[in-house]
This record gives sequence, structure tokens and C-alpha cells, in this order.
Amino acid sequence: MLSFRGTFTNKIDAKGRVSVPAKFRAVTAAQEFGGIICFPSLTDPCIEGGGPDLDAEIDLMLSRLDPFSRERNVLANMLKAQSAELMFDADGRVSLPDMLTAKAGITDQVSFVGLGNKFQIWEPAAYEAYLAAAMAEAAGHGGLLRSPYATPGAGADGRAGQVTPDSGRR
Amino acid sequence: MLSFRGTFTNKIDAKGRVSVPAKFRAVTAAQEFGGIICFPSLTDPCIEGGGPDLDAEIDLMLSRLDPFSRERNVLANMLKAQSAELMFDADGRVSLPDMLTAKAGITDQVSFVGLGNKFQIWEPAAYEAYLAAAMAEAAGHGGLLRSPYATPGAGADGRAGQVTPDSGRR
DNA sequence: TGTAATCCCATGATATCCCAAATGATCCCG
DNA sequence: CGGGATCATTTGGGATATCATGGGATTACA
Repeated sequence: MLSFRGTFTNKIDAKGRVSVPAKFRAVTAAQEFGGIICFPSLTDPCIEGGGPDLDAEIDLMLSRLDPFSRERNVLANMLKAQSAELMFDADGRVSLPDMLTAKAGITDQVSFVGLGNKFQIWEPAAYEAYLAAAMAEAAGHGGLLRSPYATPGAGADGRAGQVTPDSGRR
Repeated sequence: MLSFRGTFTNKIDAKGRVSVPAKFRAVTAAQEFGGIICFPSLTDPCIEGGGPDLDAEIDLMLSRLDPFSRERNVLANMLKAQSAELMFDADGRVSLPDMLTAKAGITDQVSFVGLGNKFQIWEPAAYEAYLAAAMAEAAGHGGLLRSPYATPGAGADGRAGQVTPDSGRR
């Protein structure tokens, strides 16, 4: 269990608390961390989150940008200034800050969506709509899904190696 | 025994459990893993699954994409968010999530269809129909199956009626 | 002192584990 | 070659543990 997987919809109670799915907690527990980090998604109307591994990934990507560029500051505002470190209570619950829930249109229910190295937190109905669109769109990205072993002669790209920052994880 | 082979139809009990065919379990056992991973097929109205080898393949493909790109999010939604890691109980059974069975029209029976490095899980009647179409279509695709050692024209007639998983070797 | 956040425990629902029986296939022996 | 026994596998049901959720009590902060 080394990556965030599956979709789980939980309720937000009167105090603003919500249970983080046990399977997600298990992932961060493996990273020896009693909580999660959350920030607004750069691409979708939802919250994104993950464990300390994701935070390290973000730091690495930011460090590659020109330290005084506007782009770096803009991204850091999203990924750091608007970010929160949410610790689990004894029952594995966190309180989502209003700053984050407001942007995502979240009221009394949330869907935790596992995406491997990170996860998203959606208002359930909004996610339903997004998922439908994603399914239609995924067909267009089918070319990216070629197996490393796929067709004779096409294997060159497959085993070439990893260039992404998350190599060496897990 | 390194690939999924054959077709097996098992019942789903009142609790939603179903026995994974013993021969399929033997394949994942060789991968030192007490379960399977399942997700919706990108191409057919059924569930697809495999062992950790298949999951590693998926992780590798996702890791090549930029962490915050829309392409990555879309594909991760298909392959991770709708995915489940199903552990065998003491008798080799798993519980298929409603999210997956609903898409495949599965109610009380399923057919496990071995496809080499992965397998599919169908509603039996739906698979019958698919198989009939596949058998008719297979003859036309015979030319794609040319083995490196094949003698020209030798295999076409003999394989015309066979859609069995031997084609999935790698 | 009022407000809000955190901690702690109780409950219901769900999923998991464990044991037992029925079915079907394989093997051995006559 | 046939019959019987043994083994593996699937299927069913009950017991147990885990998880999500609600409510009350305590603490921190203003």
C-alpha cells in the first residue's frame, strides 16, 4: 500500500471534521507522519493533498524555478501560502480550512480521490461531473498508455529511464 | 505459470464475495502478493485486473507525466481513483466494489477471462456476446499475430476459431 | 468569560476473518 | 478399463475486528 488509490466519500460533521479514509492514512503512516498537507488544485476546482513525500516533491520543483521570478512566486502562493498541514485526531479526522473548502464548493460531504502520489478532495457532485469528462478525455490520451513491452520496435521509449522528479520514491 | 490463462465463471455470494480462480491466484502468488488490483477497462464494459506487475507498469507510465498536468490527473483518475487493491481472504476470495461492478453490469456471477499479463472480469452473458464478436473479428486480425519464428501462412487457418489467451504472451 | 478548537468515548454499520459443508476433479487400485 | 477414495476448490454462514460518525467533555485562546 504505497500509493493513494480508490475513491471514498465521507461526511463533514457539525464541527467541520471529516474522516480521512483509513487506506489514505495508511499511506502517510508509512511516511511516518500523522497528518496530510492540503492546497488548492492548480488545474481543477478541488483541493489537493498528500503526505510529506508530496511536499518534498513540490519543494524540489519550486527550487528549479528562478528564485525571484514571478512564476515562482505565483506557484508558491498556491502551493505554500494557501497550503495547510492538517494533523489527524485520535480517530483519523481532520478539519478542512474554510479557505480551501470555499474554492472547492464543499459543504457537508467530500470525496477523497486517490491519484497515486497525491489525492484530491472534491465536492461529490462536482467530482461526478469531472469524472465523466475525464473518462471521455482519457480515450484521447490513450497513446500515453502504451505498455513498455508493447509493440516490436516501439520499446525504445519504454525502458529509457525516468526523468520525473518522483523517481526514487517508494 | 506466469500468465493469466483460461476462462472461469464463479458466483458472487450475499456479501459480495467471489472466489478468484485458483490458477489466477497462482500467478499473483509468484509476484509475492496476496491480492489483485482492479480498475475499469478503458476499452470494454468490464473490469480489468492483474498483479503488482501490472500496477508497477501503470505507475511507471504515470510517473513519466508532469505531476500537475491535466493529462496526468485525467489518466490517474481512470487508473488509480477508480482502482482497488483487493486482498484475498483465507479462501482466495475478494469483494468487488460496487463502483466497479456497476459499470460492468455485474450482479451475481462473474467470468474471469485470462489475457496473459492481465485479466478481465465480465458479466457472463455480456462476455458471451463479446466473445462471439471477438471470434468473428479475430480471423481478420490474424495477420497481427505473426510470431518471429512463424512460417508464412501456417497459423491462419488453425487459429481462426480460437480467441483464447495464448495470444497475450510477452 | 465566551468562543472555538481539540480530545475522548460510545454506537452503528461495514468489512474481514475463521470454520464448516458441498461440489467437482484427480489419482490410485482393483 | 472401471470404481472408489482422496484432494483441491468453491461456496455458505457465523463470529470478530475495523472504520466512520455522532455527541459530550476538556482545553486553548481571545
